[in-house]
Parts: sequence; C-alpha cells; structure tokens
Amino acid sequence: MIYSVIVDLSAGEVDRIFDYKGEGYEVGTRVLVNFANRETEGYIVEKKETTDYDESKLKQIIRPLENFAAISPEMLELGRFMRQEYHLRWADVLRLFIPAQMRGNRVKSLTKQQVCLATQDSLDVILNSLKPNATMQRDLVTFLYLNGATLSETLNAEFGNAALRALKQKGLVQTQEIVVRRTPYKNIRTGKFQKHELLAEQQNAVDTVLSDRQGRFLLYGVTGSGKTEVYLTVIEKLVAEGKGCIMLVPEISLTPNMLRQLRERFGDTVALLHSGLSSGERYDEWLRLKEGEAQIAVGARSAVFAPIKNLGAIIIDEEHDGSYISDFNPRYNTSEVADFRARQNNALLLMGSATPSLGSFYAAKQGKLKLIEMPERINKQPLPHVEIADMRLETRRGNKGIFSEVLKQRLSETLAAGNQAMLFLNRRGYSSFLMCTKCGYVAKCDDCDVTLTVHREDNRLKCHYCGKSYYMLDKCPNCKASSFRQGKIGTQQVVELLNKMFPDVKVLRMDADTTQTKESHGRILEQFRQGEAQILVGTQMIAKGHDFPKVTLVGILDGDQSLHHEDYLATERTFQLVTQVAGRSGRDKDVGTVVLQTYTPEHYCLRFAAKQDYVGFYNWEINLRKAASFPPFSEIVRILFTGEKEKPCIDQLTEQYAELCNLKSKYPSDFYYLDKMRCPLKRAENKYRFQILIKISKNSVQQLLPQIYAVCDGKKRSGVQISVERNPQNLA
DNA sequence: AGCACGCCGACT
DNA sequence: GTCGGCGTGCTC
Repeated sequence: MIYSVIVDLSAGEVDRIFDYKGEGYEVGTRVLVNFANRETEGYIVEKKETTDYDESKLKQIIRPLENFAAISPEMLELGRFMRQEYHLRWADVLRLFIPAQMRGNRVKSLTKQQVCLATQDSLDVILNSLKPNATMQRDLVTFLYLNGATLSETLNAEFGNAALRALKQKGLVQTQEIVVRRTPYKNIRTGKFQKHELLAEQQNAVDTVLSDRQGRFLLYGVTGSGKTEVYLTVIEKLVAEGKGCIMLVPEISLTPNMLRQLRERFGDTVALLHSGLSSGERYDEWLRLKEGEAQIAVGARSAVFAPIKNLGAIIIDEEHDGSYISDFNPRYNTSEVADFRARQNNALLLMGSATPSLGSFYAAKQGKLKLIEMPERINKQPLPHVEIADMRLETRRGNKGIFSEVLKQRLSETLAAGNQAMLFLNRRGYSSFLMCTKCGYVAKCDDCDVTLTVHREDNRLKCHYCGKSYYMLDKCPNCKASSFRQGKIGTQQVVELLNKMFPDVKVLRMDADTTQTKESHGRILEQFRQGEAQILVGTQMIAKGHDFPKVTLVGILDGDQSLHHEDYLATERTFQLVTQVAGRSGRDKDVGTVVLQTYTPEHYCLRFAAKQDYVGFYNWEINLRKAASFPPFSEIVRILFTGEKEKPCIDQLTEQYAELCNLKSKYPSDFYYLDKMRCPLKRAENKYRFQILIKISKNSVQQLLPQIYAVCDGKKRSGVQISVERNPQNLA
C-alpha cells in the first residue's frame, strides 16, 4: 500500500505530499519516516494504490508514532479548509491539532503506584489477622476495603508509609503501576451545584438555541445579563443527549472561572485546553477528549481544535474579542474555524457578546446568524451611569494630572462607602517614553521602531514590542545633558499617584508585568474579590468577564487612547473596550458609576459608549463602513514583507506589487484598493517591514484570493519573509 | 527544516 | 594553496 505523508517540517519547499510504502496504517496516524536521509516525523493524509512518483524509489515507513490515529478524518478535512483559506502550510496546521509535546516523542504518560487488597477475605477476617494495637494498619485495610484501590501516595499521607510497608510484607496488599491523568487546577474550589430558575429571557434564549441543532446564533446580551447561564444550560442539554461541546473564552485568565462553573455541573467530563498548562497536563487533557473520557472542552482559541467526538455545539463567549483572531503564524479566525467544524458535525454554533463585532451583527441582520437578544441585566439592575469628564476643561482649569476632579471625588465617595473601584488604563509601565529636554532625543529600541517605556520597579527601559530591556539613561547619549521629560503615564505611575492620594488604601495592579507567573492572574483577582484591596488598576486584562460585586466605580483614564489610530477598526475596538470596562461597575445591588475621561467627548464612539448604546453605535459605524467599503462590505488582504536588509525587501515588494497591478487590471471593478508602502511600524525585531494592502469586493473573494496567494508563492528572494493576512486586526 | 553541493574572499 | 562564507537546490 502507498501512503501520502506530510513531513512535520514547516518550510514552503516541503509543504507537499511525499509518498511512502507501508502496510496496515490508518489515515491520520503519525509516523516516523526517512526523509532526506534523516528520521522525520510525518502525518499520513492519504492511502492509495498508485503513485505519480517512481515507485521503485519509494522508501518504507519506519514505524507508527502512536498506536492510534492522532488526526481524525474530520480534522484532516478541517486542515484542508484552513490551508487554502488562510494560505497555511500543512505542518503548521496539523501541529495545531495535537498537543505540542506529542511531537518529538517528548510526552510520557504519568504512572503512579496503586495499592489494593491482595485477598478476597472479608474485612473481619483481615482485621483478625492483625494485632489489635496496629491501629494504622487496621485503619488502612479498612479504608482499602471500603474505598477500593487507592494511590499509594494518598495512603502514605493518610496512614504513614510504615503501615503500608508492613501490610505489603504480610502480603495483605499488593501494588501495581497505573497510568494517571494529570489534571490542571485539580484543587479548584467547586461549590455544590444548585440549579436556579432561568429568567424568562434566558429560558427564551436556551429554547431558541435548542430549537435548531444546526443553527448559527448570536446572543447579544448586555453586560451582566446572564449569558453564561445560557451557555451552561445548552451544554447540559446536549451532554444529556450524548453530545460533546466546546466552550471558548477569550483568554487564559478567564478559564479558571469558567472551568469552576463547568466542573460544578459536569464534573470530570470537562477538559481544559490552553497553552498555559504544563505539557503533561495538556497532553492528558487532550487524550481524555480523544478517548471519550471527557466530552466538554473549555479553553482559549486553540481549544476550537479539541478532539471531540460527536460534537454538538461550539460556544464562543465574548465573540468580539480580538484574541479569537490569531495574529501570528498560523493565522486563523476562530469563529470561521468554529463555523466550519460545526457544519462538518451538524452541530450548532453559539456566539455571545455584549458588544458583538460589527461583522457578526451585520451577519445577524443579513439573516446569516440568528439574533437572540437579552437587553436587561439580571435583577433588573440598571446599566451603570456614565459621566464624561472633559479633560480639555480640566487642563484649562489648571489640572494637568491624570485624574479629573470628578474622578477624584467619585473615588473618595466610593472608598468612603466601603466599595471598590477599578481604574482602566491601557498602557503599562511607568511612562511611555523618555525624551531629552535639551536636544529632543527619544530613547528607542535597537531592533524595533518603538519608543522605550520607562519601568520604575526595576529602573529599566523596555521595548513593549520585542521585550528587550535596557539600562536606564542618566544622561542623553546624544548631547550628554541629564534632564529628561517623560511621556504618558502608565499603570505603574497611576498606582504611585493613588498611593500618595490615598495613603491608607490598598491598591492592586494587574497588567502584563504583574501577571508573569502562571497563577498570578487568579491571585490578584481573588485578592481583589476578597476585598483585600479597594482599588484595582489595570490594562484591558481587567475589562473582560470578571464579576466583582463590590465594584461601584469604574474610571477610564484615557478613553481616547485607542480611538485615533489610522485603522478602520479603531472606533469599533474603542467602543467595545469602553463598554466592557464600564460593564464591570455595579453588577450587584448598588448602581454603578463610570467616569470616562476624554479629550474628544463629542466623538460619536464615546457618546454611544457612554449611553451603552450598542445598536446606536452599530448603525452609525456600519454606515461609515459601507460608504468607505470597508469590511464587512469588502475583504482586506495584507501581504507583509520582512527582512533584515532593506533592499531585497523593497525589490520583492516592487515585484509582487507589479504582478498584483497586473491582476487588478483584469478585475478592475473588484479591486477597491491596491497600494504598496512601508509599514507604520517601520522595523520590528531587527527586521524592516513593508506591506501591500489590498481591498477587494466581498463576492470576488473566492475567485481572487487564490490568485493573490499564488502571487505570494512566486519566486522569492532570500532574506525576505512573506506572509499574507486576511482581514488583519493590526495594521501596524 | 536541514543538509550537500558549489563558487568567491581572507588566512596558514 | 585551503578554509569557510552562505546562495541554491533537494528531499518520496
């Protein structure tokens, strides 16, 4: 038999099928083959009788790597789809489908010693054979008699290892090696599950979803409207029917909370999949799904590839969140992948958000998604009241600080009332740049076209793009002066200022700098929830999904920050962020307040956000998109050229651009836009960056995209990397 | 991805 | 004269 194998190497030149001989393999099995005179891992993607290659030159497959097919036929099909949709390499796609550690034979199952009774005798008989004063031994056999086989580590902890050793010697117990699954967050606290009545709106949402098991739904529910309970009830119903489900949340820090709720309800049938797990945990959780021991997968975007059998639903919480679109290789869009998988399995797709992405809401209006609305908060709690602080007036009044008068006042009131506040600023570090007051020199990263951020804690300058860290400057490297001006205030400095303003108040900070270890997210959130601090300062990390009953004030320090980018997504993103952050306020009994600080209070994005008026914002923004034919009325493709030397990049850019101009002339009405340019971020990680931006009509995508991809595959210069992105989230 | 092959500049 | 730079081409 002849097998088509994809070798597990990520390079354009080997991204194709190589045929091997072998016998008795299942399609999807990972195998070891001899490739270019070295042992290489590969994936069988096809089984066939004949080959186009010289059959006498075919080599034999060395051996299978596992005794099962790691990639199911369904996933191979998904791989084919992703390959052509996103112009990816086989190896990069297939690697998404298996736990990373499975490659290179690096995972081993964990085995532990298990102890059980070695006799069929009744408990009385066994106890009679032991001395009356051997209490530990007596307790131990009683325990084993009642509970059955138990891990020896558990018994050692409970009864001491002397007792166990003695019983082993007497031949009353025996041990054996068993495979145990490593379980992430094993000791997460789960309360007893109590079913509470769904509100009418929630029940209606559940009924609607369950009425079409192959439906596509957009659950648009305001912050605090109880969307999670809808998801859980849908899962409950499907699991009862023997189906599996995938539950996606935007980021790893939100998984413990979701996991707790799922475990409370569904116990061990829940598996967690995300990149923050240890390699062993990840492998074991994957295997539990693969073997059918678990039916529910929860995790960040990569969990959409969970090896679930008999898939009934894929649920995407906070559907609008940018993290669902992978912005580095392999680039893919989670909701498109989910849609494909759901279709393959005749499963339903449920996406939920308080601020749906414009594309999804438009799709709902077009009837491609069924829209379900939940316009009210649980307990009929009103949405928080938003006060806009016009920072231009503050400046004019002589207040040059980061806090407006109204925010200071609300903060004092909130603290006095014993409530908590959250302050949001999407800029970490102490201040955003360092500039010489004499000559204007600004500290920049050696490798990136990015100003360095001042970090006070370790007194260093850091590049927030590549992470490189530098010594703090004591004098200007250009003119030797030693007087500097600092840029915009970051979260570190906000905490410092708060400590001065409220010396008795404990302030916590949550941003990428304070959450570097695995558990720090959870720890900070838990401390805040427990009331150990009254103020939480953070970046967008604090905007998502967390529910703090005592928070009655949210301050958005720089509402304009993401607004004025030359980027068609800037307003949408700002609206989502402001609304999501505002939604953290007043989720329990007390009405929440939000102070939104801005220099452009008249901007429609902020006016709608202040009223929490999603539909108003949508109507305004969708008209702008339509007028300028931006997505969802068109498709944007970016081709990115990067390289350490400028010249070959420019040559490659020019060449590819000429070919695209050629293509454009054949389809003049479908190319809305085509241009080549230096990227706004001119250099990053020691590489120059250039791009071609293309905007094409929606209905020409099928026809044009393969041709655009083909241009990218043309003859390449060495030292230039080319990547293509569909509808990029970041145009820097 | 990784390696052999092959053609030009700075050394023992 | 030779070592070694990395451009080019190939892998069933």
